[in-house]
This record gives sequence, C-alpha cells and structure tokens, in this order.
Amino acid sequence: MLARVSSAPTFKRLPRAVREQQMLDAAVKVFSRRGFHAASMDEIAEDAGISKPMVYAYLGTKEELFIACLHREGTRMTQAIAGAAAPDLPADERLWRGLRAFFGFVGAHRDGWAMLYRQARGTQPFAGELAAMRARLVEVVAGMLDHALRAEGREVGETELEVVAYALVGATESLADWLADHPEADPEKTATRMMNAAWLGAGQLLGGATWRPPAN
Amino acid sequence: MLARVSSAPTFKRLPRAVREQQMLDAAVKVFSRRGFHAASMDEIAEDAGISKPMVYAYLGTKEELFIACLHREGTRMTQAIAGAAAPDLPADERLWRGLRAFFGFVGAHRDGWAMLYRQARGTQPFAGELAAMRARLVEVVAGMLDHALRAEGREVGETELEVVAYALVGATESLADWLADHPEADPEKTATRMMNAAWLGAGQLLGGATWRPPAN
DNA sequence: GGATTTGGCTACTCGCGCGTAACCTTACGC
DNA sequence: GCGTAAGGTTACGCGCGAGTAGCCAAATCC
Repeated sequence: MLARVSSAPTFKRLPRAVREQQMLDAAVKVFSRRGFHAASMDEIAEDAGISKPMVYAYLGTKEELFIACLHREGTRMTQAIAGAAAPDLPADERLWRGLRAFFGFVGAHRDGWAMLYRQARGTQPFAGELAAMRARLVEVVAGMLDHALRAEGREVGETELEVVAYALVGATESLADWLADHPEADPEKTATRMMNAAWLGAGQLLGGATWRPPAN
Repeated sequence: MLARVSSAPTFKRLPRAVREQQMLDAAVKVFSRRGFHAASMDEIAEDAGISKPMVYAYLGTKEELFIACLHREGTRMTQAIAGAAAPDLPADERLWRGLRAFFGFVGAHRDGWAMLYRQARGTQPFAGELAAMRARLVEVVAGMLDHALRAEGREVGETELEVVAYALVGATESLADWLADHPEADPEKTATRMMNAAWLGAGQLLGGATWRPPAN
C-alpha cells in the first residue's frame, strides 16, 4: 500500500451538521454498551463510518464527546417530558402525561436512556451533573405532590415529600430499565402500570394513611 | 537509593486472611468511587497499605478482584436480608423486616452498596451477574405479593405482578441511594417510609383498584 | 480558473496502568 | 539451628488507546 490508489470517490462528503449527529449516534451507542472508559474512540469513529481525527475535529476530546452525548440525550428527554406535562393541568393528568412521554422516550431511545442512567450515574466526572438533573426531577415531582395535597387542604413535611418523590422516581426508572430490556413491551402500557402504582400508592399515602412498625 | 537501607521492620506481617479482607475493603472503596476501569490496582494496593504484587498473589487479576468484591458484598447483603425475613412470617412482617435489614446494610456498607448498584450494573462483564441477582430479588418480592394476594382469594397476571415487583424494588433502591448520600439519615426511619409507600401502595393496587387513562 | 475553505485520511507519539520477574526476610516446623 | 514456606518488596515489560502531525481532495467563492 505504498502508492495511493486514486480510488473512485466511493463515499460522499457530508456537511458537518450531519456528520456530528452520526458521530453522536455512534458515541451514544458505544458509550451505552461499554461505559465511558471501556469505550474506545476508534470504535466510535468506526461505528460512525468516519476516521478518528474527524471526531476530534468536530466534537473534541473523549470527555467532551461524552458530555455532548449527555447533553443531547438529556435535553431530548427533558423536552419530551416538559412538552407533555403542561403545568396548568390537574396533577394526575400531568403525572400521566409526563410518565407517558418519559416511557415513550425510553422506548424510542434505549441507548440514550442506558447511557444516562446506567453509565453516567456511576462515572466520576459526570455523576454530579446527572445527580443534579435527577434532583431537579425529584423536586418537580415533589412540587406536584405538594400542590395536589394543598388543593385538598392537607400538608406534609418537606423531607416526607422528598422521600416519596424519590421512591416514585426510582420506581419509574426501574420500570424504564425493564422496558429497555424488553423490546417487545409497550411503552404506553408500561406507563399505565406505573401510573397505577404511583397514583394509587401516593394517593393513599399522602391521604394520611400510614403503616406502623410492629412492636417487634 | 542504591543500597538497601536495612530499615527496622516498622510494619508487622499479617496473616493472609487479614490482608485479604483489608485488600477487599480497599478495593470496594476505590471501585465504588472510581468505577472498574478508572480504578487502578496501584491505588487499591496503596489504600490497602500493601504493595501491588501482594494483591495479585492473593486475589488475582483486576477482574477477579472485582468479582471477589461483588461476591463478598452481594453475599453480605443477601445474608442480611434473608436472615431477617423468615419465610414463615406474614407478608407485611416479612416485607418490613427485609426492608429494615436492607436499609441497615446500605447504611453500614455505603461503599459496598455503591459498588453493587452504581458501578457493577453498567460495567459490561459484570452487568449480567448483577442483573441476575436483581432478577432473583424481584422474583422473591413478586412471590411475596402473590402469596399475600392468594391468601385473600385474589389473583393477578404474572406480568402484572412482575411489574409491581420491579417498581417496588426500584423505589427501594432509589431510597437506598438517597440514604447513601445522606449520612445523617436514619436507616430505620427510611425503612419505615419505604414500607409505608410499598405496603399501602401495593395493597391498594393489588386490592383491585385501578387508575384508568383519560379519553385522549 | 485559481485561491481558499471544508471534509477527510494514514500513520504516528507517548503515557498510563496491568501484570510479572526476581529477590528479600521473618516466622515456624521439627 | 536450620530448611522451607509464607509474607513482602522494587523495578520493570509491554500493549492499548487517547490524542496529533501532516497531507490530500473536493466544493465553493469571486
């Protein structure tokens, strides 16, 4: 391979914007499967159908690339949920629409979901950012619960609310993982199931009923 | 440093069993903070107060070391829960004791918990094993729910049960993470909160009440 | 139709970190 | 008290993968 065989320009040149999206797609896919450290830039480049220096030219270092992925997927997800759960709706309707949008997102972007919640959460320089994102989500849910409660003239301690919100978010994420691993499952149906658990459970709980530990 | 300065034997020699535990402690700590790939064997060795070849001599390669950690922490956790939740107790008592043991474990072994659920879940060669462990847990929970239901003469589809169990486990894990990040929080109290949410929520849900999506 | 910008490549450097070879020394069996 | 196993060390080989230098070619501008 000493002489460059002036091969026919088999593959076309594409504008930067397009290539960047292809690279991000490939990166999300590889990162989600392998994790940050085990993923190699070479594999990402190959998967994107381009050579490594192009990735560096467009998206920067590995860390910057990871952040760019996080950013795109996080924004997509946030937008999907926020767009669905308009703040002027009644609480259960809001929760329902939010859940439906969320499970819809997970069903349609399994790699993105896996990257956000299976990889980024435990990987050091990024865990903080993800935790913050999640904390905001928890706050929103807690706010919804609080709002719904006040409308009924009830009130609950802040920590109490936060804990219920955490449980709700955790249950939802867990079902999302279940969904991600069951390609045949229906996002809509999963959302309905979660809504059942959330609304009835939280409703009961915040309605004032409590379970008390036995004397032991 | 050409000549070996025959320094006084400042540090004592310890039997293998002790050193192994020290190494595992260090490894769990480092792995939980950095993740499998970003953790270095040098750091683990240093943290254990020993030199690297000893780690290799006792626990084998990095991968084997990780598995050994997983094994120890997983067994500790499983034992703690299984020991508390005797199968001949009534369902709510069993659930309560299991939750209490679980949150007790997380409170006492935050690093172990972080390693199991923040790191191992997303790291490729180990994710499978962890997923299996989790799946068994879900089955146990589903079994408990099923048992409780049948005792009341009710019955629910298998998928339905599994989904509720997933949600319950996810909610519990989420609260565990909350606990891991709030050193001041009380594991016992957290367990009570989770029990509230689980028992009341699941009870309602499995009692036959359902929430139905609105027309649109 | 030249100049320049934009898209693209091959082929390297270089450091980090896993795993090991070779060697030392204290305790213990007998 | 002396051989040998068990605890311990320093110092290195070596591969893999992040990041780069340097170069080519097709659009696009004017």
